[in-house]
Amino acid sequence: MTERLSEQGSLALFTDVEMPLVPVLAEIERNGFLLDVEGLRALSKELERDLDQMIKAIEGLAGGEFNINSPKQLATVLFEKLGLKPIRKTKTGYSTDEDTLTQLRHSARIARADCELSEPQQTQVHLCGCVTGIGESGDQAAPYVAQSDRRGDRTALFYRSESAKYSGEGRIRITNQRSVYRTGRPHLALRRLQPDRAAHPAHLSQDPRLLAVFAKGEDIHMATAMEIFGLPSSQITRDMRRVAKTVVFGIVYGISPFGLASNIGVPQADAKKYIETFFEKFSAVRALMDRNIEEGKTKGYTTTILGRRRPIPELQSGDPVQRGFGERMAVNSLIQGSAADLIKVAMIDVNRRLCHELPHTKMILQVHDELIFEVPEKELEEAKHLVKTEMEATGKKLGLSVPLKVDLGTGHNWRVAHP
DNA sequence: GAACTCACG
DNA sequence: ACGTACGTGAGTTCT
Repeated sequence: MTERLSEQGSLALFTDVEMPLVPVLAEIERNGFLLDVEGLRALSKELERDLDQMIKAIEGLAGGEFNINSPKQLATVLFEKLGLKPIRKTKTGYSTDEDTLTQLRHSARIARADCELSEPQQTQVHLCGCVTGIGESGDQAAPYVAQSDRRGDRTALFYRSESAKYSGEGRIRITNQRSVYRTGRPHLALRRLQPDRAAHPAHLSQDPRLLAVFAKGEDIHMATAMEIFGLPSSQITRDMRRVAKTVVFGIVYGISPFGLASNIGVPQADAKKYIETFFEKFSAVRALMDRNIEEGKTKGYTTTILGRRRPIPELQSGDPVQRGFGERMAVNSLIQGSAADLIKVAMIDVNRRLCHELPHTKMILQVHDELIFEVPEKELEEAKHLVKTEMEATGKKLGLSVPLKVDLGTGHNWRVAHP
């Protein structure tokens, strides 16, 4: 199918990996996974109680009942009834998102209370299942299943599979921090590709500094922090590492000094400096981005590492704003789409070997850059070895200039297993 | 169904 | 002067 489309000069929206991926996805759906229903129910109750209390407190400060889930009503309370100063507007009124509330919290108790409310409310037990097929719109990654919430101490995790939805037999498995070790339960193992998917940008850009970092197996965010701040590793704080991480991600999304500043909470001038320094130190990354954008403008689409195309008509727009969007989309598609290519190849290869060698080990989830398996306790060591070997081989197979590394976590629930 | 807000990567 | 980080799915409210 791919070939015919290509021959027609049409768009190769799919690469050769998508078709062989389909049976793997089908198997994941069939496998389903277990869910600690009782644990989640208990957690849900507890959160509901806390939520109730917080709402009461907020309504006390507001001087009356209102629906805090309604941005419109919240805006009325904050900006009209209480006379707070709006931070920014949305299409239809004043924004009441988390960022706004955070800014308001310094001047108003109600905003403070409302900020605190965000946490438990969003960790309510809502079982978000989001198994989709392969990107129906043809653009890049197409997540298969993913949604969890790792904020706060009481993080609950929500995973659901399509098959479980239909089987109605509780073949869903979960994981929250309350589920205790239970013998006889399948072991859960996670594998995570190169931290933060920065390996293929290094490969694609051939940036000497980035390549060196990966060749030595160093911590990518530590390395960029050292370059950005011009300090030795001994002087890099956790916070600096975090900032560096945001800078790197922001850059591949086409962030502006304005955006970076508001994201990490530093003056715009500092943000500008971080971005500039990054491009000075890793100039090949800039060149890669420029190349990608130029190519996109000429061809009307961008291409991932395996040749998956995404049309971006905005690149040819006369409107500078539209063009800017197009440019960010182009760069982002290259990076995210290539990461998706890698994980798909890994899924196919790992699954093939599991079928033959360890049929009791089941792939149960893919979460962008990680794969999750249920493994019988007695074959855990074998499974770990197989998955690690096979995933790391993916990089070599695709000719990446940097060795791919995977992190591992194991445990009887997601929280414990997650690195 | 649009708009907003949130979660994850 | 302008807007200002990509892309995915989901829940809730309101039109």
